[in-house]
Amino acid sequence: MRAYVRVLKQNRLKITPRRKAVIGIFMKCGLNLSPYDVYAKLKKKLPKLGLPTVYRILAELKDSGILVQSLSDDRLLRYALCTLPHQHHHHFTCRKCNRMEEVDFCTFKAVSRFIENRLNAKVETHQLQIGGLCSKCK
Amino acid sequence: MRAYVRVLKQNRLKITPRRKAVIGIFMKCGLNLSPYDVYAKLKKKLPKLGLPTVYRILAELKDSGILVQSLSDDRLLRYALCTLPHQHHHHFTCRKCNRMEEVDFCTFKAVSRFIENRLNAKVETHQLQIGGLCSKCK
DNA sequence: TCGCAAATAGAAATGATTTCTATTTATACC
DNA sequence: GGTATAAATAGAAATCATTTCTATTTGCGA
Repeated sequence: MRAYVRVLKQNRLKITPRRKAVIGIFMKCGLNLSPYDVYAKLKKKLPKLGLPTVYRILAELKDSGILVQSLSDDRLLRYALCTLPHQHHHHFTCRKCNRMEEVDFCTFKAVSRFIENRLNAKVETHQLQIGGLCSKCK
Repeated sequence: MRAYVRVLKQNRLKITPRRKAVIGIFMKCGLNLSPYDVYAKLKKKLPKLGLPTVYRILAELKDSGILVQSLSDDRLLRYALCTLPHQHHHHFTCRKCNRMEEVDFCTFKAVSRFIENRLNAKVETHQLQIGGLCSKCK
């Protein structure tokens, strides 16, 4: 949490109970969560919390690099803690428990070369979504 | 178009002017399109066309394997023609003109082995989104 | 050609996300 | 520690993509 507070300060964001609570939920869960998931988990402790506040905080934390946004089949907003913020990596998501784990191994260079040759295109970005069952759910 | 009509019949879908028009738009464009994109392109020729009809037809064509659904950063529904329906492949999307091209080359096996060893997880699915500039937009 | 199930239009509902405004709060400065 | 101020928040309301519903129309098998 100490490190995240530092990042908030670097980004000129005030250290509010809401922001710390949102980060805390992600630290505790290790899952990728929708805004409503976060809202529901915090509602007991913070009964006056509003859903728009959750949306805004999640966007700020993403802009600060604390969270990453993940694309999912349901096309809802989803976020997860990012512990490798400055390193290229991908994410594995468990389809059962929604746990998200980082994968710092990538073979995309060969694909990129293939595309640039075959299609005569310029490859700039790639995102890989990996799904399956985590060690606990297997 | 002949081939697509056959697929519609195989799936017990009637050959209606709307369905043929939707397929025609994708054949002409080679882009990935949102339901509203399709609606806007057809509205001149078919002034009585309704947006819910477009949504339904797109879902049917996807279920028949004629279209693929693609995840995009804006989290809107997007579809594109799929010309390799029974073969594992990925898609390259141009960020400028939105053209979508198929890439039948994949190096995911190594990543999958890495994850199964490192995380002790079972990998079931993967989706790769590749962005950049196509040959025309470069 | 005819009858019927499938397809469609148009209106309305749904539900995630964003915007707006008045109030509260963290913090820089004394 | 107190205070001023800009940032943060709650709650209501708006927005907008998508889906549902119902009455009408249409493709196509018999």
